[in-house]
Amino acid sequence: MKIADEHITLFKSALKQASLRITSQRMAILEEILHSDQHRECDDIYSSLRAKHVSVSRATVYRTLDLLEQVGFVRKMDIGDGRFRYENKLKQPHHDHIICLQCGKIVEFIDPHIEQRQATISKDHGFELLRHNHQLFGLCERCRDGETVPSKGTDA
Amino acid sequence: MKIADEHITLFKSALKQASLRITSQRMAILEEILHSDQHRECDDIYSSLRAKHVSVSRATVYRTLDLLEQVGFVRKMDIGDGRFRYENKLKQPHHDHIICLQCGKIVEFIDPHIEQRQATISKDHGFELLRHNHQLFGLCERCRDGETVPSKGTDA
DNA sequence: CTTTCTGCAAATGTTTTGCATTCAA
DNA sequence: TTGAATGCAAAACATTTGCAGAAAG
Repeated sequence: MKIADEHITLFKSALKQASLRITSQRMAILEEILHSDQHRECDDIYSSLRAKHVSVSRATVYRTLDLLEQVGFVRKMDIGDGRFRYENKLKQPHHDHIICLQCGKIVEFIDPHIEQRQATISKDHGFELLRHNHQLFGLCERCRDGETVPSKGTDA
Repeated sequence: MKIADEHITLFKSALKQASLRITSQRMAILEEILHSDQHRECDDIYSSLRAKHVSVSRATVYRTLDLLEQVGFVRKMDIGDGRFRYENKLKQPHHDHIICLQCGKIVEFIDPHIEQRQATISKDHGFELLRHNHQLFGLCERCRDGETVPSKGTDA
């Protein structure tokens, strides 16, 4: 059994447990997220599904992504350009992001030192740390070498 | 001569150098930023000025804040709740933020270890680091102790 | 005087929402 | 059958923009 199938089963259980209905739209949106390693935006998912002739609306994509976030299947991230990105949270441990300001490429990183410092800093300031947002913005190797053209990928 | 006055003079010079005009609105918005240590949002600045009977529009506040950011007097920050915050950049060195999810309180921090790690991580991934965004979200001491009531301060 | 700036109102762009219709259970 | 989910179009909301009139230099 593939890992994605397990996640589909898990999601169905979660829906049942919450007395929510298993609809074709919800399952299609889930699969779209599961079968992509990207950081997807709503409109992107919406277009993908429409291209596959899945009958769905933007409203439903938003509602389902929120639902997926609530059950912990998806991480909703704000890279500061006015559009939320959603990524599969199940298959990856916690990480932060490096974002190319020119081509929009997103690379993931995790640094135990930083995680540790965050905990210490919060405590020192009397805060109970619940979550964090850490993004590095810059130019990736290809963009620095002029191999790319400025894109609308992100202008965060 | 007060430090704020120096900044006012500096801003006037910057305007002249760029062939931009010294208007009452621009000066009022600058002073509003200079005389506050807070992280202000546009509407907040707009309301403050109107309360002081300064004739200004939201459009001008936005335009001037962008201008102040361009000349390096102000830092524009996105804490993820859909409204930009602006803070006086002249009087403070670089720092990041800890934000209380309940009362919206914002505390500043700077950590050399983290700054160092960010540089290393970027380099390791072939990125030229240009800027970063680092925010810790949690509950401040007072909110943890139940001394406050949930506010609309920020729901980032 | 000339050119920039301002204020207004309209536009923008993403996300949310009300409501009638459709559909899962 | 019936309450929940969907799709549509309208609303929301912060921010931006076009343009005519105001004002700086």
